[in-house]
Amino acid sequence: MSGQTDARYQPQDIEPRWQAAWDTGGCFTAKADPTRPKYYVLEMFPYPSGRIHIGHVRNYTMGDVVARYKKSQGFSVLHPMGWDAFGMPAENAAMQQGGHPATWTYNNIAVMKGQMKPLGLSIDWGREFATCDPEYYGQQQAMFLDMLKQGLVYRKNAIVNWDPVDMTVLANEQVIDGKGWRSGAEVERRELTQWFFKISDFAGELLEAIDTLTDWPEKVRLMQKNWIGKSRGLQFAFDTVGAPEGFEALEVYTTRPDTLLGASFAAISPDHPLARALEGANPAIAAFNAECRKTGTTEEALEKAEKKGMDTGIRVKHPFDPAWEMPVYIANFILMDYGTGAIFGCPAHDQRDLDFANKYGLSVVSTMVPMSGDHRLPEEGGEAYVPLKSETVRWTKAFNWPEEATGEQAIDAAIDHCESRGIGQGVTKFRLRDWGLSRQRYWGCPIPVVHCETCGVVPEKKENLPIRLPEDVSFDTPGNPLDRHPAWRNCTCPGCGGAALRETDTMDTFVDSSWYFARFTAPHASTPTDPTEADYWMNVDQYIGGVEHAILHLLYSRFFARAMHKTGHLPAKAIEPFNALFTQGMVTHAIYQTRDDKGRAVYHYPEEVTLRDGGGYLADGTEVQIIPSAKMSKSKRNVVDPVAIIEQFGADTARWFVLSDSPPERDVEWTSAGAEAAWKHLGRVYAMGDRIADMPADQVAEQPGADADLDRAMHRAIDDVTRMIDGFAFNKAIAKLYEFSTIVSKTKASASAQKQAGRVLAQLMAPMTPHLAEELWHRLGGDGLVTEAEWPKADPALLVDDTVTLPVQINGKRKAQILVAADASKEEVEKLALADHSVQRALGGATPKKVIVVPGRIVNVVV
RNA sequence: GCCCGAGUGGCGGAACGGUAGACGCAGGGGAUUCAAAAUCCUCCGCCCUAACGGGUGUGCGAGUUCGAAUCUCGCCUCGGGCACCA
Repeated sequence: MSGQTDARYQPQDIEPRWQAAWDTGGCFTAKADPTRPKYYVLEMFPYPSGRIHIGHVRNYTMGDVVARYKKSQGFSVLHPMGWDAFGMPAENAAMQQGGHPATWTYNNIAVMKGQMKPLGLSIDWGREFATCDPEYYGQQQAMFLDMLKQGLVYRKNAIVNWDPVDMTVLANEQVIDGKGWRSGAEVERRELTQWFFKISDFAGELLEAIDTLTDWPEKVRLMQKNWIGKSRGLQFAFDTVGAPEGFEALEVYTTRPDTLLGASFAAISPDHPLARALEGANPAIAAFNAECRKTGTTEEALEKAEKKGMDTGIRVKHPFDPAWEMPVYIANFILMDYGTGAIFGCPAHDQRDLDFANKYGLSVVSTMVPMSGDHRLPEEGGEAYVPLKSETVRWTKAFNWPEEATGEQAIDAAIDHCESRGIGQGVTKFRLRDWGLSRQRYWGCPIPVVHCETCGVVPEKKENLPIRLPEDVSFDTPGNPLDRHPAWRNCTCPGCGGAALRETDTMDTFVDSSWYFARFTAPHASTPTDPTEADYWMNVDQYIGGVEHAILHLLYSRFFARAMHKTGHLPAKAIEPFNALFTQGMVTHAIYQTRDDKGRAVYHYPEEVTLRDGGGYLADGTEVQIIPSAKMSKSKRNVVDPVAIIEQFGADTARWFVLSDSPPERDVEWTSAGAEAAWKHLGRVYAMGDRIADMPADQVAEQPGADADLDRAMHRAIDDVTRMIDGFAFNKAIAKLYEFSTIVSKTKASASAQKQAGRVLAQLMAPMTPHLAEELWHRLGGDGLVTEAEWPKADPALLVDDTVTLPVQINGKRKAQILVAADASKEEVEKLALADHSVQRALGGATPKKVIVVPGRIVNVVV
C-alpha cells in the first residue's frame, strides 16, 4: 500500500538524482538554434491559487510528454512556465486575512513552484515570470499605449454590476441571485465610462481565419464561429407615431426581413435611448425599466428571466403600408448591445415573440407554412414555425419571391426588395462585442493614462513606465484602493505639466494572458518582445489547456496577436499564435457524503474513507454515500493532493496514472486503486530492467526465433507508441507500453536482444516516466541521458504480417474466421470463406446471394 | 434560454463504417507461502447450456447500409461556455 513495499523500486531515491542530472546538463534550457527546427509547446499557465491541483499535474504532464518527445526528435524545444498572477482571489484574501495581495500571490507562487518541481517537468525555468511582475505589466502598458495610438483602444459607457451598500463594482460571479455576495444588497446596473479594445474591427477576419486553424478541435472552432456570430440582415427605420421629439424614426435590425409581413409589434431594450427618454414623463415606464435593470448583466440571466414587456403607447408604421400601425413595447429580453437595441416581433416564426404576443394579446400572422404534412398554425394555437433557413417552405406572404423558396432565398430577395424601395439596407452584423478591459480593482495592471482638466485623457509617456501599483494600500473597506490613494492618484499631466489624476481602472486579467506566450520568447527584453526571438520561436506549435477557455481566452489572444502585429510587436506569421490546440478534460473524483442529524450533507476527504466490498466507510464504521466522477472542489472535499501522491508513489507514478486511464480530452477519474496499479507496474518494469541488466552478455536465446520475435514486437511498439503520441492518444500509448513490457518480461531471447528491447522500452517510456526511463537506460548500457537520446525509428519491413485473420459474417453477423495470406486475391478469400465448415454449417445449405470481401478486413456473406 | 461536447461490461476505457469490450482496475479459480502481502498462471459483458454452441448487447426511438458504438433525424441524461471567475 505504500512506496516502501517494494524495497527495490524507490522513486524517492531515483527521481531527485535524475532531476539533478538534467539540471547539471542544462537539458531544458531553450536555445534559439537557427540550424535546427524549433518546437514551442505551451500549457495554459496557472493561476497561483496556493497549491497545485491534480488537474495541473495532468495538464503539465501532457505538455511534458510532447516537449520531451519533440526534443528527442531533434527539435530545439521551448517549454516555459509562468503565473497568471493578477485577479480577484488575491484581493479577497487580503480582505479576509489581511496582508497584501502581492505577498499572498508571491508566496503562493513559491509554494506551487516547489510542488511542481518534483514532477520532473522539462520546463525552462529560466524564462519564468508572473504577470504581476512590474517588468511584465510595464511592457503590457507600453503595448496599451501603442494600441491606443493605433486606434485599437477607446472609451465608451458600459454597464456594470453595482453593489449600492459596498459601493463597489461586482464581477458576475459575485452576484448571487441578483444580490451582492458580501452585502446581500440588491445589485443595480450602473453605467460607467470604460476602456474597450476594438476587437469588433477584427470580427470578420477572426471569423474567416478560423478555417485556417486546422489543428484546433472542431468544437472550439465552431464555438468561436458562433460566438463571433456573423449575420446578414436588413436594417431599416420605422416611422413612429406619438414618440418624443428626436425619435421620429426607430432603427431596427432583423435577420428575418422575409417575415416582415408577419410583424405584429416592435420592441426596444430598456436601455434604448427611447426607453430612457420616456422615463421622465412616465413613472410606470421608469419603474418598469428600473425593474428590468435589476436583472444581472449576463446574457444567461436575461434569457432565463421571465419575458416581460410594457406598452409605450407609441406606434410605428409598417414600412410597406403607412396605415398599418403596430405598438412599441419595451421588453426585458432585448439586448442594447446587439444590433440596434430594437427589433420587430414576428410571433408566427419566433417562439419567444409568440410567447410575448400571447401574453400581451398581440396579433399572430404566419408568412410561411411547411411544404407538406400537418401544420397547426401559430395563430390557431400551434407553436411558432421556425424551419431551417436552408429548408424549402411554402410562402403565404411572400413579397417578391416564388411561393416555394428557402428562407435563404427569401431573405436575399426581401433585402433586394426593401433596398429598391428605399426601405433600409442589407447589412452584415456580428454578435461579437468590443472587449471591455476596465476593472475597478486594485490587483491588476494599471491603465497608463491620466485625466487632465485641460488636456482631457492623456497617455503616459513610455519613459514613465511601468506605472507601478502603490504598495501602501489597505483592503479594510470595499472598493478600489487606488481611488482612495491621493499620493498615487495625483500626478503630473504628461501633456501640459499641470496637475492631473491617474486612471484608477486596471486591466482585465484576460489582457495579461493574451500575450504571455509571446513574452516567453524573450521574457526579459526591454521591449514587449524581441523581434529576433519572436521570429524564431513563434508560433506556439502546441497549446494545451482546458476547454473552458475555448472562447474568451483564445479569442482574445487571437485578437491581441493581430493588435501586436499592427503595433510592431509580433511578426505577421504570428497573427494566429497557436498552430495546434489541444483541450484536455478535468480530473474528477468521487464525493464521499454523509448527512448530519439535520439532514444536511457532510463531505469527507478521500483519506478519511476506507473502501471495501464496493462501499466506503469512515473510521467509526459509518457508511458513506459515494457520488462518482465529480469535478474536484474544496467545498466537496473530493480533492487529492498531488504532493501526497508524489511523496507516496513518486512523480513517475502520478504522471503515468494521469495519462493512462482516460483519453486526454476527456475527464479522468482519480482513483487510489488506479494510482497503485500504476505504481505496481512501474515497479515490475524496474525489476525487469534489473534482471535483464544482470544477464550475462553472452547468454543466447532459449528458444529458436525468440530474438526475431522480440525484434518484431519492438518495432511494432516503436511504431504504435510513436503514432499514439503524435495523435495525442497518451492512454493508448500507455496500453501499448503495457503490452510491450509484458512481451519483454516473457521473452526467451538472448541477452543482447533483451537489453536492446529494454533500452527501447526506456526510450518509449521516457516522455511519460522520465526518471524511471533514465534509470533503465543507464542500467542497460544506454549512452548518456535518455532525455538526450534520439527517438527510435521503426523498420517498416518488420511491421507487415504475411498472414491475416479475417472474420466471416453472414448477413452482418460474425460466424467464423479464416486465416489467409495477406496478399490473397478477393476470389481466393471468397472461396476459402465459403469452404469454411462453420460458414457451411451456418449457411445450412442456403445459396449466398452476394459475397462482399473487404481485403484485409472482413468477408460478409449475404443470403 | 442560447452555443458546444459526452454517454460502450462492476469501473476507467479500446474499436479507418468491417470480429464490440484492446489495455488497465476490480472480482473468481489456481501456484508459491506456516500464514499473509508481494509475485506468477488462468477465467471474466449479460442470458440460456454440463459442454459444443446459441441468443442478446454500445443512453432511448426511428432511419441509411451487405454491415452502424461509429453516419442521419428526433429525444433523454450529464458536462463546458454565455463577454467582470480564471
